[in-house]
Amino acid sequence: MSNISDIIEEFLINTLGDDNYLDISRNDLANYFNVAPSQINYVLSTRFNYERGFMTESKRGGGGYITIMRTDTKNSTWLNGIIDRLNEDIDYRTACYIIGSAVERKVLTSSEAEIIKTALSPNALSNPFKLENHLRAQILQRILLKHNAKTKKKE
Amino acid sequence: MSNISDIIEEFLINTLGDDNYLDISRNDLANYFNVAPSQINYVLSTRFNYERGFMTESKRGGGGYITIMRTDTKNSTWLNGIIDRLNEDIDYRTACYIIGSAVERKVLTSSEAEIIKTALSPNALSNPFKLENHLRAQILQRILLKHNAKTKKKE
DNA sequence: ATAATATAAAGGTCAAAGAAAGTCAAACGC
DNA sequence: GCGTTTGACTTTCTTTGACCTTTATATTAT
Repeated sequence: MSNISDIIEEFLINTLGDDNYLDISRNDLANYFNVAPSQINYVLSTRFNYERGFMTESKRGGGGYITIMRTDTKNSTWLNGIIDRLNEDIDYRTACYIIGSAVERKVLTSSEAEIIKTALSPNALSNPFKLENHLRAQILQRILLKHNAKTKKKE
Repeated sequence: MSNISDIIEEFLINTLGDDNYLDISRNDLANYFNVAPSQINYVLSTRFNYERGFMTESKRGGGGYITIMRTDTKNSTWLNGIIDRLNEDIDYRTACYIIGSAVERKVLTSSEAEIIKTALSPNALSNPFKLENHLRAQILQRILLKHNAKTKKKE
């Protein structure tokens, strides 16, 4: 018969129902199905990945959880194409072009687009060999600086 | 979900209401929620800190108390402080707190905030030793995926 | 009455323990 | 051999507890 990963997948799909989100506890789920907790990660990464129209987020520590989200883009073949394409690297100019198209198609507002372009700019992503936290600070700093400049102009 | 720190945070925010300050007794609060008194300090330092737009003061000894205050700075002052602070590295949790405060202060819309959180998430920034273009693709992919998921959810 | 001292009543600090989830490679099974 | 399952180890966030400092008040000595 089918393996336990398939059963867990089915269970999660059923629990999701028509919703776009689902919060679960990895440990509870593993317990319920009597499997190693890391098996849940296996199910998530093989079944609830972007190819299948899902993504996940999580938080560790006391009160931790995993969120499964639907990202299915059946109604937008354009977006699907873009997302697939992003399995390969792209340069900044191409990214900007994509973001511009997304604005034209009303997938993003122009202010959202600006933020994303900032996050992806060569400046924001320079020094890729630094630690994750440093990179993050750098990106957020640039986003806030630019956003601040923009708001200040308006005021 | 539902760790006690979040619950205490919510309680304090509610008790604050529209006021700019709140006096509490650490012991009473700890007692009320049945936690160690030092847990109150944990909540204060992680949730009612500068990044989130709060300050605290306290007095020991008989009749001691803790005062929680909203920092009475203009948004631009606050933002500048944050930007300065970002000369040092930050972790994802702190970044989320900052972004959350920016939304409260109407510096960012919640959809912009979501995009930024996505760009800064551990998933988006994993593998910091990859090339710049790869990292960028990874970030944009996640932003688009999540933005799409969000648009699809009904409110 | 005043100064000195003790006691109690707060809050502070920090590190260890606990409670999740993540990673990765080895073992397993068809 | 490939997808699955497990388990040891790691990382992140929370919770607790033992010990410390500060302040107010009560007691005692001069």
